[in-house]
Amino acid sequence: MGVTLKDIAECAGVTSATVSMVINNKPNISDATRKKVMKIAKELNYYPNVIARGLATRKSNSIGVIVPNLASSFVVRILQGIKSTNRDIDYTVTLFDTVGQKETESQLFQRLARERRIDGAILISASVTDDELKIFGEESVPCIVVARRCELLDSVYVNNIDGAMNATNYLIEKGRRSIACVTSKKINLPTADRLVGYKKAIEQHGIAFSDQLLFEVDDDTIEAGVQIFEEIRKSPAGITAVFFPAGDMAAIGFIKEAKARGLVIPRDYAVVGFDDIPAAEVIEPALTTVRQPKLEMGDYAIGMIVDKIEGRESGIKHKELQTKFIVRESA
Amino acid sequence: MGVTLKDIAECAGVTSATVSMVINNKPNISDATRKKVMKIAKELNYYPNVIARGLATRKSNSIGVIVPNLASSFVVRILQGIKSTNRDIDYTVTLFDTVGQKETESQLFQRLARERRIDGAILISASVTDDELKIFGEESVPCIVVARRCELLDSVYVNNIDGAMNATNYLIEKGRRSIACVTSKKINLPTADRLVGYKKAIEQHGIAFSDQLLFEVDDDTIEAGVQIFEEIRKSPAGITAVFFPAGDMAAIGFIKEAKARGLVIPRDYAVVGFDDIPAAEVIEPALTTVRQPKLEMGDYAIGMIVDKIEGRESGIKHKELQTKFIVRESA
DNA sequence: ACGTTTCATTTAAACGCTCTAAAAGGACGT
DNA sequence: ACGTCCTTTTAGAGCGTTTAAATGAAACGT
Repeated sequence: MGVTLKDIAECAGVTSATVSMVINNKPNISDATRKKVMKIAKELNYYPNVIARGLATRKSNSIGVIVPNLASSFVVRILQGIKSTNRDIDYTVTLFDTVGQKETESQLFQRLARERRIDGAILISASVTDDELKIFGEESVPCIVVARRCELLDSVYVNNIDGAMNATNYLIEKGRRSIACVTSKKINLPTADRLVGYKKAIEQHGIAFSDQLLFEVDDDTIEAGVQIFEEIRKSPAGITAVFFPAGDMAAIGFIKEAKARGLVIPRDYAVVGFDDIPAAEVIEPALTTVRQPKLEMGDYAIGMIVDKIEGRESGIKHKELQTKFIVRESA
Repeated sequence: MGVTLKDIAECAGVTSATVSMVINNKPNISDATRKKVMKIAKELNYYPNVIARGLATRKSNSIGVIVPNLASSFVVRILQGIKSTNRDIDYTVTLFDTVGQKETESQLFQRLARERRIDGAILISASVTDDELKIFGEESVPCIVVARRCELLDSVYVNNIDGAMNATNYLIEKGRRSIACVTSKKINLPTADRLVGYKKAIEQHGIAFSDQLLFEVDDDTIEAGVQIFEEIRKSPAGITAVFFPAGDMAAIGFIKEAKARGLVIPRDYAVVGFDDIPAAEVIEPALTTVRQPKLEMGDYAIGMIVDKIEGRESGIKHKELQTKFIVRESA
């Protein structure tokens, strides 16, 4: 079918080993043959067969990106960061999601690694458990975890405690004392950290934490935010501000419902979200929120995994990034 | 490193050819050996090396998804459709974008095909030109294009003419006569089709088309929508409705600006977008728009490409889907 | 009993590349 | 002419599969 090394070799009157060395820019090749071979390769329009190469080098030159669910704009943005840095790198990015699959993330990873499908993986998930992560560590293929801090594996994540503290402090500075905190029922480490940051902030200001201030949403959707409004409204705690570690979508739902009930944001409730999704700019009043540096996370992740694959790094490395507090109109 | 066919073969006292046939469920294997081999494969925890297999079968078992830019939510949604159908299929999805790259889509495709990296490709792009597409057709690897109708290759697309007609008809039925149409400066086939549909609709209702009704936005962003507001405001055509074939983001920008200037939507301007992105529900008033069945497009695309790769389809196939007009509050 | 089928297994080549150890050349000094 | 050293090239094995063709064994019909 295609042109092979052998074809070029015959044409140039050398052996295919020589051609291989030329193509791969190996040393100890005379200038004369190098030029001749290159010329013929170009003439014949040669492209190396990456599969054959992979078999010989025991590499797939492919990095797996494993995500629980592609529907999340957070995940997609990180993916974008990965791709945009990936440009200069000769690794292919293969995408896997586990929603609706029979395999868990770790099973999937194990299979991909053993089938030699990938040289390394990036797992984008805030909600992997430590038990799951343990399995990742057992494979000989490296993996880096994005969006969750973790001890066992390399990771890229954001300081959620500080992010939540900044947000909460801001609300307090604006004179709000009774600040609700809305987390998610499927709680994960980042959200738990945000809750810690929130508590720390209010307690530092001498405000007592109480369970009355804590609310839980099913997930980070507009509908969930709409629903939680009623609960917060009825609360006896005299709430004047709402912080949404659960995410921006819920915060947006809350704002929508508050407006529909004739309330004014931020006069009646100051609201702060988490993530800074595109819709945060669209809602009115525009949502004040904690931005996660998603592109940057993807950027670091791909860099780290390539270093790991190519043996430039051996120990477990962690990269902690900072959030950025984005002040808009809702608080 | 890993367990190979040979290891199993030795263990079971047969040749690796036999093991291969068992693993691949080939006929003409006695039940006894089949069972024995399977048992040992499980015991040794065998996973086939897909690269070696690929070399032997001349297949990569991978489908390339080529997108100009991952930043578009439209593209991502189609990708999601691809992935969710991809579950049951033993093809890996490899992602390529061309933004900021030295290669055009067709050059990239050519290289991927010749390097044997992919067995087939899905190109998600509304703006590929016919010239570009020609090159895709020259390769022996099949490709299906999504989001643009095209004669040369298999394609999955939406009837943009009808979609735009529905939207325009609705505005006319609501009593609006002077309807602006906002297209994009980087015009592509789908947008051109939408313009055709718009014209058809107004002319069918006896409204004369005039260039005064036509506006152009730099691209589909909030800022561009904000900018175009001024132009439309100043227009002498007495515009009472605005249709945005360019996309929802521009429409949202327009609404935001109109509200900021103290106007009321839809009283002063009825506005209709195109795409139905998530933010369309967030803006207030919620955006009436033409929904494209993105998941479905991805779904068809992956099905078609697999059929093509496996030789179940030979001719050029097209799948035209219908848009859905989503009535919300902005019109 | 003998040729013919049928079924199960093996042999051996092929896929297209990489890479190491060894061979071949060339230049040089003696 | 010969050995030595250095550079360039080659031979050939190896990567882990698949697959067509060959072999062997059992079963069958006559």
